[in-house]
Amino acid sequence: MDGYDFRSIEDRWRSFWEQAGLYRTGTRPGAEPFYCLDFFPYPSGSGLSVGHCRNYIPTDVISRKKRMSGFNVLHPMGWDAFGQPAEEYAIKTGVHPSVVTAANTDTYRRQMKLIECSYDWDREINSSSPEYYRWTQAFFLLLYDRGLAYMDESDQMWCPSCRIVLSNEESAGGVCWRCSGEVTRKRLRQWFFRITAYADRLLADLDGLDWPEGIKAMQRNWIGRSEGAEVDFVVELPAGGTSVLPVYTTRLDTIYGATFCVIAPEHPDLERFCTPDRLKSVRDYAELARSRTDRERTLAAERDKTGVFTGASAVNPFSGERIPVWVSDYVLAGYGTAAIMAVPAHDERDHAFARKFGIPIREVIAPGGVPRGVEEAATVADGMLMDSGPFTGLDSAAAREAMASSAEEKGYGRKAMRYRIRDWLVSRQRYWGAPVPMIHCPACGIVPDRDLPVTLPDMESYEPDETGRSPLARADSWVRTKCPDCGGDALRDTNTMAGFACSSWYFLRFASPKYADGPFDPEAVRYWLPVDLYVGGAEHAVMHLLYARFWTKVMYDAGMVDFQEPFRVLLNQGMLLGADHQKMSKSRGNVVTPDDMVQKYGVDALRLYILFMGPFEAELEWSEEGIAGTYRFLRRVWNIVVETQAAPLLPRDADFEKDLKYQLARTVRKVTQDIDTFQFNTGVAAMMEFVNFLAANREEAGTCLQVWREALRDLLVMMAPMTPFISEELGRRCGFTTGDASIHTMPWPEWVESDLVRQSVELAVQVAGKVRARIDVPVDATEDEVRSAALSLDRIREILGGAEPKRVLVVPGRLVNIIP
RNA sequence: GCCGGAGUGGCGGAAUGGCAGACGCGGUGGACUCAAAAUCCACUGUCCGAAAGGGCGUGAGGGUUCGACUCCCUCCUCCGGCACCA
Repeated sequence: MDGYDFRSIEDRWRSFWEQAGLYRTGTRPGAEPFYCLDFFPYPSGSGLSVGHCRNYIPTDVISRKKRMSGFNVLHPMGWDAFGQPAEEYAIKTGVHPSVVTAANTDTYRRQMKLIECSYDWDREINSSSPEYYRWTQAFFLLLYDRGLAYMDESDQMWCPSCRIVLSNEESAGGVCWRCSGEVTRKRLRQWFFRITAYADRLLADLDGLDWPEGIKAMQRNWIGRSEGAEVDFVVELPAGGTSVLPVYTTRLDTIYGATFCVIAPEHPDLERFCTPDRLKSVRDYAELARSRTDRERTLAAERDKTGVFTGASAVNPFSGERIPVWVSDYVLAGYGTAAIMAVPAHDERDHAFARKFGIPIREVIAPGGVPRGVEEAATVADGMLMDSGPFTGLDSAAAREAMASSAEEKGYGRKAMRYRIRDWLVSRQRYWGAPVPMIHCPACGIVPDRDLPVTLPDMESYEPDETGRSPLARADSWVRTKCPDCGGDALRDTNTMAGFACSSWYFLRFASPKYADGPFDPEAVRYWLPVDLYVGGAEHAVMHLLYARFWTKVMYDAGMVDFQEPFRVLLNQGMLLGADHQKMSKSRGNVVTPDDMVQKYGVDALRLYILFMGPFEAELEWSEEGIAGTYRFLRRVWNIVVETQAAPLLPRDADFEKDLKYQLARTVRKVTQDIDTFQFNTGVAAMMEFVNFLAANREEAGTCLQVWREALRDLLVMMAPMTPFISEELGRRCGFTTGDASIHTMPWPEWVESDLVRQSVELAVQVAGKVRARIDVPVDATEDEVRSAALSLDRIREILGGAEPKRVLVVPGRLVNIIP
């Protein structure tokens, strides 16, 4: 007998499956569709590590099992190929980014084929090809035509080390999502997508999604809906006259406690509010605030609030009181009205500011009717209003309603709702992206270029510059063009789109990747979409996943698709750490590649270990002893199958046959359920238990060879999605498949319910909740029979010492608990 | 601070109201071998005990229950995310 030689098996079956077209997208008429999608990978230069396998292998197992269960499966792969690393490399070496990208995608594809991911490679797409990005550009125009794309000049997040503007999502926490460097501001004219117009729908529709709670929570938090009121304070201008200063608050109930107002250093009315004697210090302060990074501002202000009095006063419309207007960087320019009423008694930040600058603190809320004192710290809780004019005595919630209505009536305020989310800054001053298909005409203004694709010109150098000008601006002959409207001389927009634009619709392209009359064939999309299962890392929680939801809703509104949410079920694989408990990285030298592992243990052992090592969503550490273990398991399977599949016949053993059927049925049930629920680790454990059972009873194989062979067949079929090579090879050796047939097209096994019925069952007998004995009883024994059987056990009689038990609980099929 | 998730043997983990530690790794002993590797068999939470058996045990404390890793309350720790959003 020959042993388990994974190399020769891999060689043999790879080409066989390739020729058979095993992984082609399902086309069986009448079959249910199943669209199983991995996050769109950016093909980096370092290739795949075993960490990536935690994404691709589980979705591959699901896809394979769905095919075996009769579904038409769409399981595609493609490349999010525009992006910075290839461009940086091009800047350094002069090699065109497309060349670098092609090399990287070749590596990814080779490695994915190496671990035998069952992608339909005929549907491969690449977001940097003109056949793809012409449609990305078409979507830009769709957004533009629907009033959802606009240009605006303002202070934008700027990463000095990447030399690129960032969206709010990409600069969360004041840190660049790609390089983790601190973000500064730069005043630039940029393209935006009006995602804020969809904030309410993006929030509301989260409720219906089968997504991890954490991801939904992050999106809710990011969208950040808040309900409050806008109130107009009137500022007396030093130059004479007045100006309205609207402030946004969620705590209108505290307005009688407002003792000052604060405006952001970037507030447009800042200098108008200043008295001449204050102007210089206010200017200096605003200048200082602007020069610091957001992170510096935040960190500094957490320690110590800063600010300057403007010299102006504002009138509180509720009390008629005049209060000072300050400027401070703890008020953000981009949120609300960039101005607040400050209530130091009931807001921690205002409290800190008031204490520092000696501003009065006036208590107006008494939680539970009891004033808590506000000298030392703010009282943030709701409560009963005090010293609040006609509203005194009301509860906070009621007061907010009453005060908003009253303000509305009198015309100096209104209920208001705010979202934290900002519009999506989508233009980038980079070469390697989809050009914004717009033309700037001196006569007609900004005009869409509908002659798509607007292709990237070839260039000598790709260097961006510090001013935030795109390298495309230097492609003179490309930039100079004619206005599509008036035919006069005009200039192309030199911005490209952020990579997240490309990945906001790619899942639609896979339905009909070669379709030339539009971004997708509507019929194919109707059949395949929305995505049934979407799997990738949690790092895209509020970037890609939010943008893609936004685009989908726009397409829905445009009548292009009939669904509002693109991804029905979302799962995040856990991170895979190195054996040293650190994140795998080149610099730490702890990266493990699939190539090395396949070389040492084979594809099947790698796949099985990835599935077995722990729960799918858990963060886990790589262990080479672990993969050695799954390799040993496969060798055990090999040996037991090869040795017993044609065992010499022995006299029939009906008891064993029944037991074998029982073990098989419970394994099939467990493995089926565990794969369906993404609990691969326990599914593999169940297969291991079953193999242990077979190994322990290998001498019995001949007593019921037919059933034994059925058990081997079902085992191999169940293993097939996880370990495709050994399953195919052993299936062939056993004669379960012949000729052109493959184990991968065999139907998924079903368990026989009646095989799970046993004649007797072992119960634990507890006394006061502690197990003291075990007892075998017939499954159909009545409670009374079980009770008396348990009580008549010697061991139990001994413990009870002749006393009558107070109570006896029988839990059928489980245990007996005797309370003495 | 807020939101989300998690705390179980030497290690990865299993069990979602019913026999805690499945399965795997590691370890110990044995078989095979001249020897080693590989393989196979047995044992492997902890304490007491020669054994039978018993005590303790799922981050801590309380509660509900005949019975709690599982449900409820309070707290601690770790991981991830957000964080002056008024």
